[in-house]
Amino acid sequence: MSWRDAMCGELRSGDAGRRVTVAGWADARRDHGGLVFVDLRDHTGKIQLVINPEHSASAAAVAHETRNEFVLQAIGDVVARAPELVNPNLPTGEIELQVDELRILSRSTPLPFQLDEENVDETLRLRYRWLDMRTERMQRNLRLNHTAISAIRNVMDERGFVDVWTPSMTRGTPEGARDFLTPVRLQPGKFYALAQSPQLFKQLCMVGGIDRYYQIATCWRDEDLRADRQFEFRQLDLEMAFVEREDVLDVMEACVVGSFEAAGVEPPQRPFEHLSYADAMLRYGSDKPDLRFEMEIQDATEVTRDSEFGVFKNAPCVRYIVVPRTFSRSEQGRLEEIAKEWGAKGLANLSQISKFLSERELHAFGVEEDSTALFVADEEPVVARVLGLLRLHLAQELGLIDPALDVFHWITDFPLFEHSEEFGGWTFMHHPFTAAVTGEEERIEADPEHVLGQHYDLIWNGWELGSGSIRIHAAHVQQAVFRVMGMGEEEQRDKFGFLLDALQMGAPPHGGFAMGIDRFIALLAREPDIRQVTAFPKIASGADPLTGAPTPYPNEALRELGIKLLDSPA
RNA sequence: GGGGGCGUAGUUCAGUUGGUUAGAACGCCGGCCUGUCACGCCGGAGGUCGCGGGUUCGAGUCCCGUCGCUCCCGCCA
Repeated sequence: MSWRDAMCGELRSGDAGRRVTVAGWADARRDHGGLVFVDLRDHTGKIQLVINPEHSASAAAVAHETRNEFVLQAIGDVVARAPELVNPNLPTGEIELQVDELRILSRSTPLPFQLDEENVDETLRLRYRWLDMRTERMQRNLRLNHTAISAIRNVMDERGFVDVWTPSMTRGTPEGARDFLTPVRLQPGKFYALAQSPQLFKQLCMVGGIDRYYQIATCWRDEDLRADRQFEFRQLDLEMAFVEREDVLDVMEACVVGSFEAAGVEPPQRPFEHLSYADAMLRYGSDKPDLRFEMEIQDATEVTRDSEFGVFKNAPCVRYIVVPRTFSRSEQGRLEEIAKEWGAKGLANLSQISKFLSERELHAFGVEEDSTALFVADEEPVVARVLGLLRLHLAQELGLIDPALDVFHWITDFPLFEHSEEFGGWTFMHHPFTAAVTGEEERIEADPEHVLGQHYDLIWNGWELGSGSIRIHAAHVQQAVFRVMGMGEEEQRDKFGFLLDALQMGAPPHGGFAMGIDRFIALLAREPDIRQVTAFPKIASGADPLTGAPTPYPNEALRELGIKLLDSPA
């Protein structure tokens, strides 16, 4: 005997007359004393069970005993409802199940929260995730995960990509994000790092002739958790040999469009637009700008160079945004406060400083009646960052973003290096394996500040979905990059000897991409964070409310690993 | 490391300028009910107002500390 031979939500009027066995959860019970109705739910939907004591006294007895979320099995006939009894709000509303036999397969205590309540505290939902998963929202999201990843695997298959498994336990990445460490019992005092990405392994696959590699790879990074960040996450990781940038972008766009189509969502237009890093920083103050609205940043540095207004005159960079409304004095004060929290020295409102400005300046800014120009004057990076954040903040606050829009674009032409405030020298912008723009290799060491890399980021509505690059495939070029970063010959050999060896043994030109799958699916599901599309996520403190992990370990276990805690936890 | 928000029945929330016995809805328990569909009606149980301290005649409410959750900045090759 099988537990069921029909799914609750799939029965229709055409099934009338069928005798079926269904099983699922009691979603609601309406007990009329004699007649009892039970909505039975499985992941396909709900069907109304009718239990009539005149039809089956035993089923009625069981029905009276039934409570919410009991697991039930019902056997009976699908019958058409009389016209006046049809429920137009239910796909199965034209029929119901006349129950002969009703069995309780499993009971349930009252639930810690109601499944139809939409604003349940998230930690509570995660503590009882198995209940939360029964909701339509979580069912939809987890199934969308599967749908999107299947679509991506189809694109990969069609294009000849090979799924190669790479190790999770690997050598630590110098710099970059913080590593999760795994002590090794057989080698006390030494650690594996959990992979931050399969980056080097996939490049080695190219040297190994795999030609088209991909993987839905789990990656680990020990940084603070956010709406779009968990300790562990998955990326669509791919690498291709003998390709140019456009080949990689084409594959990625196909994955995006394929996922949209599989999910039944109108896909974005291809090809996606390109925006240079320099333009993005200048016009939007961000390397992942949200392009669903305008409000571009304007540069005033030239105009204000000889300003009478000291703040402008003395600043290396002056820029502003024009907001399509006016602000009260207190609103203006609040905005300035926010700007200061982000690192600005102040936030100038044109209408308040206009008396200090020349005709020429006022003319150049030419702001319309019901608008406000907000200025930041400071070092260029501060100005860009603060105005970029302010632009986003105001757009959200003033409702300037059309939630129906989906804007995808590429950011390109990143500098290869950026100045590191931490180390005082040069550090890579993307990762140290990114190739310079063709013909610029000579300048890597000669002029590191101005070398552009063949690096590209994919942005969706202001979320960085992922990034990729054409890689360095010559050892001597790779070594030049390492030298710019201040890495001597010995350190290079120690940390990246295997890579340098590989690059000297017939490494083909290659490039690839890594896209955060969880971010992608969260956006595709219209969810505000990746926890909503992750089966068992962790909370912001880094804990798992379901299992209670992480937990302390007894000293004996630690001793075996060669580990001694500094302070014994109280 | 820094800044903002939140914490009151099982859940979601309300709680006035500090003032009697802290409320509502849903859920839960009991009773009635043969066409409901988030069934309805009647009754009931359920609270250390996160925790600790302080101010006060009196604190859910004000102050300090602490814990938890959350968003953001830093950080995230």
